[in-house]
Amino acid sequence: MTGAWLDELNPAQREAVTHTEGPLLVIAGAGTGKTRTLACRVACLIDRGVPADRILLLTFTRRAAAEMLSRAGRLTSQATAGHVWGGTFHAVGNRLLRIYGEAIGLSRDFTVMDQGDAADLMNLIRGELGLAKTKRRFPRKQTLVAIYSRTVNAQDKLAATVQRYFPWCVEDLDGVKAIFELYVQRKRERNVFDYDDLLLYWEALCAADRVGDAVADRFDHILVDEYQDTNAIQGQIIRLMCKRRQDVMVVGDDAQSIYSFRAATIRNILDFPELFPGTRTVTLEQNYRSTQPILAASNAVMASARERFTKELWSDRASDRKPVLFTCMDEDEQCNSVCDRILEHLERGIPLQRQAVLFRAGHHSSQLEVELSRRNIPFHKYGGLKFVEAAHVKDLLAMLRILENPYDEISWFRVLQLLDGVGARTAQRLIEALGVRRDVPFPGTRENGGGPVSPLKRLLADPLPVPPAAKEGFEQFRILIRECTGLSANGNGNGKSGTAEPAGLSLAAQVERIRAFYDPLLERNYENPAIRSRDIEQLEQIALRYRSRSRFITDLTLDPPTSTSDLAQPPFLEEDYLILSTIHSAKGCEWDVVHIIHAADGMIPSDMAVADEAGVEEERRLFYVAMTRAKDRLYVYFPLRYYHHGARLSDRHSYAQLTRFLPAPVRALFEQRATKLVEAELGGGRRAHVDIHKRLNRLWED
DNA sequence: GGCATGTGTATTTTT
DNA sequence: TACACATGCC
Repeated sequence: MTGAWLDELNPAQREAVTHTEGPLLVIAGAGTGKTRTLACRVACLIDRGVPADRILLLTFTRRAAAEMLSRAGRLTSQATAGHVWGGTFHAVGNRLLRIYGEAIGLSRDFTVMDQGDAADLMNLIRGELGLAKTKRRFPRKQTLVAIYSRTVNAQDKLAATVQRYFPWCVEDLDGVKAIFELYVQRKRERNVFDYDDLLLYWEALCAADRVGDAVADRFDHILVDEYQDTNAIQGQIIRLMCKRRQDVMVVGDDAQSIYSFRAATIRNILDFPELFPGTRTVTLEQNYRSTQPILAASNAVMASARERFTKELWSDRASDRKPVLFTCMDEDEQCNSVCDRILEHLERGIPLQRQAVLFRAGHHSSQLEVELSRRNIPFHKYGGLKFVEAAHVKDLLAMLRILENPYDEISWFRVLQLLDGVGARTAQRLIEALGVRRDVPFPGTRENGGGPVSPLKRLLADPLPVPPAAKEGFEQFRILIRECTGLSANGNGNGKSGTAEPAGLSLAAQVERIRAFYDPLLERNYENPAIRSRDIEQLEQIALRYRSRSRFITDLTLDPPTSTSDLAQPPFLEEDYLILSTIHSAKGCEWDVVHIIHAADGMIPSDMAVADEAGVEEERRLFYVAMTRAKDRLYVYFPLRYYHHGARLSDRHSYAQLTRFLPAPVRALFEQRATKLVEAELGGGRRAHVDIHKRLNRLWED
């Protein structure tokens, strides 16, 4: 039953993989074969006869789950690894709530809104409460969502959260509170869940009397990856899921905890042994990824961290190549240097796909992207603006959402305003007339049994307050809805009547029909409609793979394509491309050659994080995560000066400081290089390197 | 009331 | 650069 692969594991890995029962904590340093260990354990459990669909594997991204399960599938003789429940907390919560949610009064057909939708709803409520026009500037909608989400995920008091993390909003606390109350109420009335609800209600489900046990009994084994980046609710969910049997394995590394802005807390991993008595702890310390010099530099960065689990990563991958610290004149030169290095490595046989450029914030790569395009170096960017955040994609999704859940107010609001002659005011009036707003929480029963009439039926049948200017566009819209739902103007479906599932077009046909309706609007509402139209076409392609509209919408919301090229067809994928990624999105990945750009104070650590020590410590871990992504070669770039934004013609600039995470003793573990320009500027011509570095160092000592 | 245009102002990271 | 808000025209 055990495959030969067991022999290829090191003793610590094997201990984790073959652990029989009871709680298991695996502290796995960067590159120590964590993924492999998890995949092997899944395979091992299946080989031992645990039914695959009674194994729950919680990961940070769906991609991670998919990779582990496909690896596990290759290891086990059983062909059932695909039946393992794998995915993010949010995706699994969604799935469980649709199955068991009715027991706690939830309706099965809720829609899930992403952060942008949540922000729009906050904004709507803020307007209604008249908080938009106060003397002082009220917190922006994204800030509101951030405050809300952090409070909920940390299970903390609002006042404390604002005080601590959003001090500039303290004065608006009353307004914020009022908005949140309405926000929560609105979501329930509209049968809409935000990301946080998926966790919140999952927890409620677990805590509920009968169904709680049923949910907990659903699984024999639970495995959680990246446990250092789980938050209070997620920790609580795990505890509740394990109330009947404690066969749970959590894997994590405190040195790589980088999601505290999402209320992740390291306490989950630190306190695990106390919360789960009898925990067996296994530590993985052998790094298989990086060369020894890269590891030495990374360890040195972490050595000055305030508190950490003591573990010393080691590697037997010797190399005489130290990581390189590259000083450039400015961002322009940084771009050039990066491109030069990349092409150098490419010529020496390292394909672009095995190289990555990492940075702190999404926009840090914009100038580099221009230069890469200029040089015809194809790239693929992770993090930053996503496909589904583009306005036109949201428009299309909103149309599908109202078909799915006719009480989804945000989506109505968005869709109606697309129509010619309809603005915010008219849209609101229409929403009211359609009966989208109801004061009944938890709409479990619909039209059956004398419930409210669906807004979709009203749209087709009722006289509505449509201003003359909007008449024509509105008529088109009516036709669209009629065709998609199969409802007729007198309010009856042409199949089974009175059910929530209309006898309309197939999903693909609906999307196609919507696109025909939407294309002209696209032209009117946005610039470069051609590109946007192509995106919509791609969406149509994806829709072909789905039969269920609900699945399609939810998948796009919970697991959005990371960028437009994710949607590219096979011929595109075969092409070699460079990876650009935020450090956060690079978590769990590895590349032969890694380039970290903007290693300046203010970028890493980010200006916004240095207010308190905890913030700086997290930035340190972030830098550590970035460094430990490298297998063979690591380059860190530091531009000496930054030009002040916007000034195209002005040369106003200021000198940057090298990131504080590379003090002299750590720098000694790097090979230090500078561009010719830097040498010229600092050395006044052709001086010896030593001299230049002395002068450079002077710049860095505060 | 709807919508185009202009102005001033900012808090990184993601499910 | 985007977004929130004010203004002015249809």
